[in-house]
Amino acid sequence: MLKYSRQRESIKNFLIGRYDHPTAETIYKNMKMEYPNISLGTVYRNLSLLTSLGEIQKISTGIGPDRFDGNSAPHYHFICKDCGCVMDLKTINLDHINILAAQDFAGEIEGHYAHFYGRCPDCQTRTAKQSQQGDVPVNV
Amino acid sequence: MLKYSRQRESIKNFLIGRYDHPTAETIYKNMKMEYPNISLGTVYRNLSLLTSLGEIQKISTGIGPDRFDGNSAPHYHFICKDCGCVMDLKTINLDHINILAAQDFAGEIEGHYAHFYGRCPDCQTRTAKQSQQGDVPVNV
DNA sequence: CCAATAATAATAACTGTTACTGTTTTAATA
DNA sequence: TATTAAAACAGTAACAGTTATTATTATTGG
Repeated sequence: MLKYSRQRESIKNFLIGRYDHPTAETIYKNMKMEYPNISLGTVYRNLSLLTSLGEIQKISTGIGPDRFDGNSAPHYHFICKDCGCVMDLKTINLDHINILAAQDFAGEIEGHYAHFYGRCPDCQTRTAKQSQQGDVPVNV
Repeated sequence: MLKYSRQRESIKNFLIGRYDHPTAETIYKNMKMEYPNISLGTVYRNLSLLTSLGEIQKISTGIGPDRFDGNSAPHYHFICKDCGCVMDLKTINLDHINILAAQDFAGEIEGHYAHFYGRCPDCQTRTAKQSQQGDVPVNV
């Protein structure tokens, strides 16, 4: 039986209001403002719970900590190789790749996980500027 | 400057001869047979090195430890939700999804990471048998 | 063969996450 | 409203997987 909790509601609302796919640590730090003695364990527990309820999404980038998305609608993510930021992509349907992948496979393919990588708009602009200046390394 | 090492060569050869995408721990245990005092750190270091050289592939399943594939040719993987096994899929080209994903995106999409999930042939067969027997839970 | 340096074994440290424990909050019922 | 069982909590310890450190050993160009 699921019981209401202020902390869980705040975590969910926080995520709904953000579009940068924060980590559990970031969420924890922000929750501390509202609940000064909230526990990191509480954040993790509620993130897992909300994910299994389908109210938020967990993004495993493969490098570093998992990230969380308050938008539960199906969509794909873009991860910048330079700055590590995670962005939402316009909703597209790629279900046909399940059929392609199933060729000559004896098991049952239910779905896929996918994300895209490259350079985000900001990092692309920055790199272009550096090139004009002669590829001088810059700390940004 | 890269120097030869027996351990690295053995790790690579071990991976080339396996098709089950073992974890670093499994590789370590197997290497111990040949090099009884090899260190787990050596295994991790060489796996990272071989991955960055493009001689092997690292697979991040999202749950549990990373897995490694001695086949460096581009191909996709299937992960069984039931038993956790990782299998190679027939080589297919999905580069067109990069174009689809790039719609209305201002950054630069270089590529994607994708894997498929569902039930492997063995687990599918096993589930089918259980159903015939009346869905009795079985420890296998 | 020798010197420079890359790789090693052993181990400590670190990151991200989960589990445990005693206390507090929620919510159903009296 | 008061009682009470269950769920959630804060605090903390433990854990898994991986990376870094250090002193020693192996490789390789001269």
